[in-house]
Amino acid sequence: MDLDTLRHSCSHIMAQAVKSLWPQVKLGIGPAIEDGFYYDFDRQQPFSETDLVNIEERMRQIIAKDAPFIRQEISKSEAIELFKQLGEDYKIELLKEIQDDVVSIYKTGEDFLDLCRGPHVESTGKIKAFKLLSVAGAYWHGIETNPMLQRIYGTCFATQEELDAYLKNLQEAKSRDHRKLGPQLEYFDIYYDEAGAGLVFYHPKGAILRRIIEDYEKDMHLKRGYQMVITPHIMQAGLWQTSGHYEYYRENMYTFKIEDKEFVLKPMNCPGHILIYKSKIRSYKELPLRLFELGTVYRHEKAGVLHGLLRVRGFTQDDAHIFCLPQQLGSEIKSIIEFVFATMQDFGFDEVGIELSTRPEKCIGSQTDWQIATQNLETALKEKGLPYDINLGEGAFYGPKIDIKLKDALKRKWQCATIQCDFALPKRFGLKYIDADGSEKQPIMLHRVLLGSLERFMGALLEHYAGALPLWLAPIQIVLIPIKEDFLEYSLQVKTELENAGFRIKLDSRNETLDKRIRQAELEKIPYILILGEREIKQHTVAVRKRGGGTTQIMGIEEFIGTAQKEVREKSPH
RNA sequence: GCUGGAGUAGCUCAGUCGGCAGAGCACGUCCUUGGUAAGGACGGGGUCACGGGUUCAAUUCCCGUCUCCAGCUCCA
Repeated sequence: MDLDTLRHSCSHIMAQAVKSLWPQVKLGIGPAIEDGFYYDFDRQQPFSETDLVNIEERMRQIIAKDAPFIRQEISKSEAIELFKQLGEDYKIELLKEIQDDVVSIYKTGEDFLDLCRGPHVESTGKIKAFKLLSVAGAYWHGIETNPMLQRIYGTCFATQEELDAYLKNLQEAKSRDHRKLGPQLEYFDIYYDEAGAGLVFYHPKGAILRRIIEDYEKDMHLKRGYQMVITPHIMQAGLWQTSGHYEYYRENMYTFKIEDKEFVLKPMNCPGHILIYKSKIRSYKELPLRLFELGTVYRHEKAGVLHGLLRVRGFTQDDAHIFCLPQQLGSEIKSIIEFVFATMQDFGFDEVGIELSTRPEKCIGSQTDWQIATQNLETALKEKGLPYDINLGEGAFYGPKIDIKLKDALKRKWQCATIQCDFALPKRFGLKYIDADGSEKQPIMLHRVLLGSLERFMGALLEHYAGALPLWLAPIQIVLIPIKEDFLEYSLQVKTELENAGFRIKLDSRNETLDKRIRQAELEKIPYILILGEREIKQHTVAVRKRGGGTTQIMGIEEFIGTAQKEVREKSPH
């Protein structure tokens, strides 16, 4: 059976339950969504937890009746009259937007009717497993100036087993939440009261992870023909007026005045890279020119949109701008896509979702420019044989874009990489190159990030691995636990050997029981625990316990170093 | 920014229908020297988010502010 139909029917049953409990409530819309369904209601009082329980109970009664879903077609004017009688103002509004003269309504038994395109299951009894999950505000039609309705979210599956599995998955996602794991494992924290919301503090372990990621990126960019640049964090306002940000991005920018000069804390890296491009006359022979920067930017995001590491006010992008000839556009886009895929794979993400966003209504640039840009992006995806969804009109105002979202272990999507084609900034800044025939021409500019922001990516990593990072990324790779204080000397010797082999080591010689120190190392999610006692000293070995319990292996130190190095090498491209 | 819920020790949370603030973990000292997920004893630690108001008395009730959470809107 079609899951969407099932869920849609379930949302009708929920609406019916709500109407029967509170007849004065007005209905919005109630579609199936990716993981379930919702229905919007207009009600003065907020729905409480108890309300949800009562609604569920009423829904079960409706399902038990096994009332049929009956489709009826009536004229639009009849429908408007009908919903007027019912006092369903929002439905009337919907009806007025419908072009056709005939509309369909669905009756559930004799008790409930709703404007609906359908389809539905035959009868309410077909719903076997559902659950109401949460209630939240939502603007009517998603428009901020419209009244806010109350949206009840729920989900529904063909079988109870599938529903249970889904709920378990939700629970699992909650336990992996990077906002919990991050501070718990001492990667980062956000000091909301003291420092401010959306501003991330990397603690030592987070800083090591960040350094590993940064080193990886620098190496890879240099290998692929990018040049590293570094640009200032503050620049004068005039530059942002030229770029258009001052006009179009003002509410997100931190600005300040010193000695009558206005400065902007950079929200983007593009203008800086453009200045470097413009610093001299460029020949077509220099293109494509690829400038890369781990650029830290600050954007004043509204308080309500901030979310852990996913949405912050200060973050570092692995940002590059590629200045190229029109005929280079295709190959550049393709090589960026390859770069993205290689990077994702190295970090352990095997699945991605690709979206192509096209020209929005409000945009700059000629129709032809847009066509060329969109075509190039699309051709690149086709030539790579990659499946993608199209988001009509979702592009940036200066150009179309490809978004590559990575999927984590729980199949959740994370917006990271984006490739944007831009004709506008080259124009605004008057960028040029001298072509083969000696004439001045305008380069095309590609904006692109691979990981997006290092903050967001770190959040994705933590959740993907549930905090148990692979060996090459783990800030502490190996913990040494001497059983007794007497074995400290041997431990220090092993520590030095491992450090010389390039590992990040922690020695836990605290006066705590062995069990307790093992437990804490496991909770810290350190990949390897080496236990050192009398036996190991005598044989010059280590007792190796791999993260997650399991059996302990006695190995010579050299042997352990060999296998661990191999593990790092396999996962890390260094 | 909008709607709703919430803010008590470093963390996880009890509690006070208005009358001296509680536990476990973590931290400190001491005992314990342990072979693969929590050894024991004692101890320190709080402007009950912040600012007003009501009251003999407010952590508790009321108002405002900040922040978080679930969404909406927006986005790397």
